[in-house]
Amino acid sequence: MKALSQVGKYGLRAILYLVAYPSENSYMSIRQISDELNLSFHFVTKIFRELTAKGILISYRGPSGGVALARPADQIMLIDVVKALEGEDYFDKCLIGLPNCGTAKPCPVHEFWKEMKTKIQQNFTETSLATLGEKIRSQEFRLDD
Amino acid sequence: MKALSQVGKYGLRAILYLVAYPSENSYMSIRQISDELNLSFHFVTKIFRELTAKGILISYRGPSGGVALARPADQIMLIDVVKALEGEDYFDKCLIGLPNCGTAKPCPVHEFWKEMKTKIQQNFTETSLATLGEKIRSQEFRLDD
DNA sequence: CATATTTAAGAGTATTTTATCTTATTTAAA
DNA sequence: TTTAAATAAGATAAAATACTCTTAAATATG
Ligand code: SF4
Ligand code: SF4
Repeated sequence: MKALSQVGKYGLRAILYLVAYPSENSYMSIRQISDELNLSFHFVTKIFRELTAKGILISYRGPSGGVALARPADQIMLIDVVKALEGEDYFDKCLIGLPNCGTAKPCPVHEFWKEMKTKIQQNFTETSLATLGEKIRSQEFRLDD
Repeated sequence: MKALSQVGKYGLRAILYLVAYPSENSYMSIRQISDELNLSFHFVTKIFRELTAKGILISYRGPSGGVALARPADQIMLIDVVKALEGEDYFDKCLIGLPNCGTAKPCPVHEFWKEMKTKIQQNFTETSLATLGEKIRSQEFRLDD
């Protein structure tokens, strides 16, 4: 079940690295992140530009520049990042993608699928980047191979 | 949350039409299905060839030929169709797609995501095409616009 | 047998996604 | 002020996906 595009996967991993290993009062370079996670520097840069444009990251150019969270990690929810990376309609799309889809006369899997989507949406809404970063720092979870 | 490719979506809708409106002891032409659901005839044909090769459908050429379920609808589970259309590893792939992924040292969303995947997999395993076809015939559910 | 109907097979095209590359701009520090 | 470090922007390339088209094979029926 491929729930995220490459942009979504890389973007999440990259921002989680940023969250997990924050440099006090300063910016972290994209180069460091992409090197650590073995991701394409240019691709991560492009993804991060989008997150910056959407107000999730801030960036600073020049030496000792880089990126940083625009808000404290406990105020950025997983759903914010996922929607920024995959589109605001991420939770609107549905299993068999009927035209004019809705609850009025739904497809035969609607009931179950809607329930799943709601659960996932709720979890993503409740989960902050701070929570995930903490998990990574605890050493019991990882972001790369 | 795009859980299925176009092949998966079209394939599911098409096979569900076949299930919902079965022609007694006979084949239904792909043309009828694609016309009714407003899908590309050629594309549906290609998708159905795969389902036939995988033993989910049987086909018959020539006048009054077409496709039919290879087994009774209550013996084909939703998971069979989804795996045939999206790949046997459908439920192995995971949220942020880590290399060498597993439960040993998982990513920070693993616990929740694994639970969701398991729920979905269970539901798909328990849901037969017969059940879904019945829903459609009840007129409360639809397959197209 | 001749013809029409239907799926099989696969080549071919278009579009989207993924990834790379080049150039410009900003900024710190030597 | 020069240089190096860093992101911004967007062009380009490669790969995957989505879709279309053509030809072949099978089969029923007149
Ligand atoms: S009816 Fe429900 S599950 Fe089906 S495609 Fe629409 S929103 Fe999705
Ligand atoms: S650790 Fe779990 S959730 Fe994360 S990528 Fe691997 S299988 Fe998926």
